[in-house]
Amino acid sequence: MGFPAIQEQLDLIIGNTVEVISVDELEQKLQLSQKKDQPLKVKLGADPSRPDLHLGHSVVLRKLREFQDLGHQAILIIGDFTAMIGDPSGKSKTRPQLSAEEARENGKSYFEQASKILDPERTTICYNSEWLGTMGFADVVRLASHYTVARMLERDDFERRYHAHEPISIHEFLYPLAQGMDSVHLKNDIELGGTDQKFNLLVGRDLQREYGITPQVCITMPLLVGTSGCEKMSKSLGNAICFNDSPADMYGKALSIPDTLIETYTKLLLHPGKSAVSDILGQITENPRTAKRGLARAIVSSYYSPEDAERAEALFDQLFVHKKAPDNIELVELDQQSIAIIDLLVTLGAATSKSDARRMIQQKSVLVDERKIEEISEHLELGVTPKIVRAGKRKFFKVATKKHF
RNA sequence: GGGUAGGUAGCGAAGUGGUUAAACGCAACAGACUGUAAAUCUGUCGACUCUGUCUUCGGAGGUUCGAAUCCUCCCCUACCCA
Repeated sequence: MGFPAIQEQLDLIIGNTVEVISVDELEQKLQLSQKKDQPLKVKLGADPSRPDLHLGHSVVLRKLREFQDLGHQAILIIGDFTAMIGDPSGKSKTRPQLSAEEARENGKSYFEQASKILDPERTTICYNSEWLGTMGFADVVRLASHYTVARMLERDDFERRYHAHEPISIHEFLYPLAQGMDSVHLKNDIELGGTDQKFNLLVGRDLQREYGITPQVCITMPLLVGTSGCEKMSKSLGNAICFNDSPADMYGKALSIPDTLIETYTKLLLHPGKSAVSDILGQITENPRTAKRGLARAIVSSYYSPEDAERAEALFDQLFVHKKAPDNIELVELDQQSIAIIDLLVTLGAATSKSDARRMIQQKSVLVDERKIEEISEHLELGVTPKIVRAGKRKFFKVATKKHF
C-alpha cells in the first residue's frame, strides 16, 4: 500500500498537538512501519458513560482521522468495563453504573457519532471488558504492584484533591491502570488523548514497558474551551456544542462564543484544507461578526450540510436579529379547552414549577400570540386554531386543544 | 482504636438561640443593551391555594414561647496519632 514520506507524515501528525512523547520515537515507529509496510496501531479511549460527543471530542477524533488518512489503523476502545463498575462509592455523577447492555448501547452510539469524523470502515472497535473482565484478583494485584502511590499522586487532580483534603478512593487509582492495561493488551504504537489524559497515557506507556512491549508514543491534543470562553468544553458545564445538536442550536451556540475564540475554533474544528478556513481567519480582525458567522456555518456544514447551515443562519436572524417567532414550532395538543397560564407554562416545560411560571409572568416574559401576559391568574381559552406561546427569548410553543370526535 | 476539623439551597461559602427562606460569589432564569444565545447593567433565583401559608440547614430524637444555631444518639468526610 505504501505510506506518504516520513517527513510529510510527521508534519501532519504533529500539527495542532500540545505534546508528542516523544517525536524521536514517533519517527522511529513511522520508519519501521514504512519498512515493514505495516500500519501503526493508534488507540483512542472512549468513555461510554457519556455518549454525547461534542466539539471537544472532535479535536482528538480529527487527529485520529488524520492517522487513518495516512493509512494507519485507528482503534477505538470502548471503556465498557469501567463503565459497568461505575463509581462504587456512588459519589461521582459522571461515572454512573451501567449495565452491560447499556454500555454496549452507548458504545454503539459513541461509534455512530464518531463516524461523523472517522472513517467507520477503517475503524476497529474494542470493548475493554473483553480482557479486563477476565482478570482475577491476583492479576489485578500484580498489575497494581507496578505502580506506586507517590507516582499516582503526581497526577494533577489527585494531587489537588489530596491537598484539598478531598476523598480519593482506592479504585480511582485502578482506573489509570486499567486504561494502561488496554495498551498492554493491544500493543498499540500510539495513544491519543486530550491534555487531561496525559497522566493516563503515560501510565499506559510505563506499563507496556513493564510488560516487555515497545512503549507507546503519547500524543496530547488541546482541550477545547467551551462556548462560555473560560472552562473546557463539557456537557455538564453546559458550554458544549454536541454532534447531535440541531443545526439551529449548533449555529446559535457557535455564534455565542467570545470573539477571542474564533481563531482557536477555526483551527481546531475545521478541516485545514477547506477554503473557508483562510476566509474566516482573514476576517477576524476587520469584521469579527462575519468571521464568526462563517465559522458557525462551517461547523454546521461539517456535521449536517451547507443547506442546513444556511437555514440555521436564516432562523437565527429571524429569531434574534428580527425577533420574530420561528415558522415551524412543534404543535402541542392538550385535552382541556381552558387552562391557567401558569399551569400551561409548567405543562409545556417552559417553567420548572408554578412559582417559576409565576416569576416569568411577573418578569413580563410571557407572550401569547404577541400579547404580553400581565395577569398572573389569567386563563387561556384554547381552540382548534393554535396559539403561539412564547416564554423568554427562545422558548416558543404552539398550543391547541385536542379535537374531540 | 484515639484525637481534631467539618457536613448549610444546583455548586462554593457565611451564619453559632428570635424581622433568617437563610449574607455573599458562581451557575441558572428574565429584562435592557448589543453584530451575537458574548460582554456589561438591572431584577429574579425552596414550594404553594402567593400582599399570606407551608417545608428546608447530614439523619433521628430532645430542651425552649422560639433552634441551622443548645443537648443526646447515629451516619458521612478530611487530617493527625496508633
